Amino acid sequence: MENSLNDFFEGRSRHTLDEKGRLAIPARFREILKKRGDSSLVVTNLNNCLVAFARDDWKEIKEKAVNLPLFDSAANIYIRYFISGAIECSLKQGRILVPPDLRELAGLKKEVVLVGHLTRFEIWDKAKWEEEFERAKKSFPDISQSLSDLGI
Amino acid sequence: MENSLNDFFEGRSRHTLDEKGRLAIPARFREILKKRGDSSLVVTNLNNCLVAFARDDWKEIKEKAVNLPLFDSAANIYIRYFISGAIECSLKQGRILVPPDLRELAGLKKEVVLVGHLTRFEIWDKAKWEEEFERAKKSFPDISQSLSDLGI
DNA sequence: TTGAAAGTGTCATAAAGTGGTAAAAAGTGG
DNA sequence: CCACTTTTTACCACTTTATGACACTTTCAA
Repeated sequence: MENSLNDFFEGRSRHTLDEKGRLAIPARFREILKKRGDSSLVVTNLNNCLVAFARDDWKEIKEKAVNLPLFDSAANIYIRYFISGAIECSLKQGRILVPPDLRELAGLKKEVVLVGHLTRFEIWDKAKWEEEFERAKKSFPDISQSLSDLGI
Repeated sequence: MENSLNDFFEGRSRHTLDEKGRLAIPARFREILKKRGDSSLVVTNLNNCLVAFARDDWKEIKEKAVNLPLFDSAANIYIRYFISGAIECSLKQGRILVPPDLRELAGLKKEVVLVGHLTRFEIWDKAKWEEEFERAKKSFPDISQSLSDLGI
């Protein structure tokens, strides 16, 4: 399935996490989600935040991970850290329920920021996001070489 | 689609942001926008201001960003800082709604200046724009070498 | 100086997001 | 296997935000 260039998670949104761990997904992300397959998100942990993929996109990541060698150390680290956290969160009335352990890992309090990364989006605690944003802003001038190496 | 040399965002305009965050786009920019594709702008944050692109122009930037490696640090900085802010703002009655987080990042108050950068335009808070303009004015004499390196 | 176009502000309606309660489901311990 | 506790879900009401319609004001050009 090929997505058009417009079917991406874009922009940032602020939301509140209620005491039950429910998180509203912004309407424009829900649209994208539909276009990208169905309405289920797969959420896992990343450095100081969570990442959410459309289910079909996650499938591709999973497929690659399936065939990794059993005893390769990097492969095992990758699976333990990144793959194993993944859990499918289906949308109920425009919201997902973020499981407690993921909430804890990402340090999610009440205020949360969703950050569009095109093929996926990140879920940040607001305070942590602000730190991270500042960090990114500061180092932005220093990464021009790396970016040009990446073709940008 | 090749744009003629006249299809550029040119000149500066002053506008007011209303309490809902709506911003009028000057008629001549709207013309350009039509010529450059359709009537949707993509707005994102830059250092102390916002930048707006015609949707098709933004698409090119996006295309490159889509295929960046998932775990590359420079790539993530780039996406978090620059790409993730980008949100499509469609024109409603000649105005766009600037999302709250972008408004905050650029420190937009009531008075706003739009600054044509040919292929795009910048959105500045008036006070910040005036500072920046002075800064540019002062350092203008010092950049001649850099300019000639750039072929100007 | 007058008319048309552009820009601004206000109000009404619609849509999106939030919070609470109650029922259902899942998990836990005897 | 049953009873109890906790978590999840559905439903609904409320609040906030976005949109559309429209009128008023300003600007620019004839």
